[in-house]
Amino acid sequence: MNIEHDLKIKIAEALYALYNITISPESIQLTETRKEFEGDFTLVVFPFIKESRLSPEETGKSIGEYISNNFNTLANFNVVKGFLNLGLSDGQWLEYFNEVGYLNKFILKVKGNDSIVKNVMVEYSSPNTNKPLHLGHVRNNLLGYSVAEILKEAGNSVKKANLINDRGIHICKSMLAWQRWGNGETPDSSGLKGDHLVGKYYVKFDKEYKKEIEELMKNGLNEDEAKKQAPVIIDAQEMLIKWEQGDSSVMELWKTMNGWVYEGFDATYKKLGVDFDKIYYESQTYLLGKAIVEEGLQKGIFYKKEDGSVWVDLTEDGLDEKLLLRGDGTSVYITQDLGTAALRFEEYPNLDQLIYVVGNEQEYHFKVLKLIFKKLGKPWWDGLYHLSYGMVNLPSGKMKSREGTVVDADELIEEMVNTSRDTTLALGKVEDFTMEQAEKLFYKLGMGALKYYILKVDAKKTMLFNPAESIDFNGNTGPFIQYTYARICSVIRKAEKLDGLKSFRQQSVLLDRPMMQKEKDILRHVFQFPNIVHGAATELSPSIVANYVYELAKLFNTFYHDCPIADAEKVNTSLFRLQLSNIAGQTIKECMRLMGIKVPEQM
RNA sequence: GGUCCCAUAGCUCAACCGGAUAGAGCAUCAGUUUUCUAAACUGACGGUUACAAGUUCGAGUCUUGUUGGGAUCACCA
Repeated sequence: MNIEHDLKIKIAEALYALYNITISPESIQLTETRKEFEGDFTLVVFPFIKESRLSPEETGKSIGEYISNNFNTLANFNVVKGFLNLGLSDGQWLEYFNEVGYLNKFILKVKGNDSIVKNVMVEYSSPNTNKPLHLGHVRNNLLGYSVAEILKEAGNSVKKANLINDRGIHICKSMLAWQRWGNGETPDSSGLKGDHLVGKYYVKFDKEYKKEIEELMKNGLNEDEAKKQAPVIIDAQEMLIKWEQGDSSVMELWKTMNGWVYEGFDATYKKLGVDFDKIYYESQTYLLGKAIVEEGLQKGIFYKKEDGSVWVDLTEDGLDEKLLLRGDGTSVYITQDLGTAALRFEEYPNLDQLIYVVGNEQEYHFKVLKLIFKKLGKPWWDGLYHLSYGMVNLPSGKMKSREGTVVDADELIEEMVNTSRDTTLALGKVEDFTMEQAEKLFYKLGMGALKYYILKVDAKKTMLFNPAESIDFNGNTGPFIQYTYARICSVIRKAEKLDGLKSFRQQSVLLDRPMMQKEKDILRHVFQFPNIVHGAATELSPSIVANYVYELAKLFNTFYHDCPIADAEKVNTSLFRLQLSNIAGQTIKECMRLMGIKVPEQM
């Protein structure tokens, strides 16, 4: 069942019969006809005029005539300049429609003839355990989750992975600060969420560190020297060495504080509705990274400097020299990435692609990572893919944790739910709800607004978030689409109480009148769904799904406004419109699910 | 400085591998309710797609240059 594909096959046949042009149906450019012209699909004929040796108009006309004469799918066609607009017959539309609507078989798998099932791992979230999640992480989490779901929908086998960055100098910083200035404070004693408590000490460290640098600079040191010689940073470095040596008191502190953070993260993940099939901890993989470094040294691909630090020279490839291991033997950021990647391909030998959902500020890092594996001769090096997304900026510019301008994830979620509660109560939508039902709804709507707001923007692009203006609930928003779904449910609920319409799902529809444009618009759009999922999976882009489902919701609302559904003048019309509403609703629900957004049946 | 990315309506974003008269939402203004949910619908206003050349049937999209903004090139992660 693929209308476009069927039509493309016919066009290909026409091109061959008329002009002896051999072209695969997939490579034919077919678009939905713009509303200002008559027709359903449009073929741009310019690419064929060289072979046809006719004007664009005449070429279009011939192709149209050929299809019209040889197949019974076309109701009409017209040519405007170089554009051939093809109108499918109502009978053809209904045939497709009954296949989908009547059988109610709407789990539209998108497996095309050419698609091969791939084994994919999507790594996303990947937080540091020294501070709570902020808006940037939210974008990461939503993107990663959605991309994974879209890939699954397109028929791939997908594993979601999270790599917890639980060790390193930054973790030692918050540990040191807590040890020194914490007075034994715990989440219980302070009432702070664990990740926020630890984050507080990370900030504290930075403050003290800055103070010391200032002192040293007053005493005549330059900035670089001061940064290296500040006692507090030296202590943190010592702590890192102790950690790598497995010092028991350091390990104990580390375990305790990370435990607090995990509790906090779990709560946030739960609220965001994201999940993982596999969790990696950097503390368990960084040693593998050291082994890779050793391997590279043996192979002569890496080299050691006098101070013991290990480097790789990538200048031939247009990059720089890159540090892989510090002089004191401790590992850096990329060390563990080397280890984790290798581990994953060992654990999952059939893995075709490893997608890293990581911000575009790390493009250089992933270029280096991939290149190193290529040099090491790992056969899977080309399967590494950096899904690089843009930053979330504030009107004042970049979010900076040190300057306290970050938008905290937990606070943001809470605000969204609060706004949703206020709006919904003001509209009087939940008068027949229990308290519990109402709270569930507020949460669904608040998160729907947030998720849609973030996912509708092309992942690659930098986006702007203005905390002063709360995220909208009207117009091109999550709640608008959720509302459309709730409306559909409401109509269906009412219709199912009527004798003649009760079993509309089980009835095949014979329409005894021409299909109306607004009905056809919805059908046409719904049938795009497989293409949309396929495209979104190829591009790894949830925004394609977001734009699509918004358009569908708009089409439905116009239709809903103009056409009576359950109480149309004829039963046949009601049956048809109910089924139409039903598949539109299911499509909306499925799209929203791909973005991790829940849809309410009443709001 | 080297490398890379971005620039579309007052604001936030679209534009399906180069296709028809560049579309939505917000904001502003004017309408729509005895009829299935007005978080909706209809209309108006709003553009030299940063600028300048080039490529061709055709450019927001591709090439080059200019201007403006961002990222990155750490013994940070």
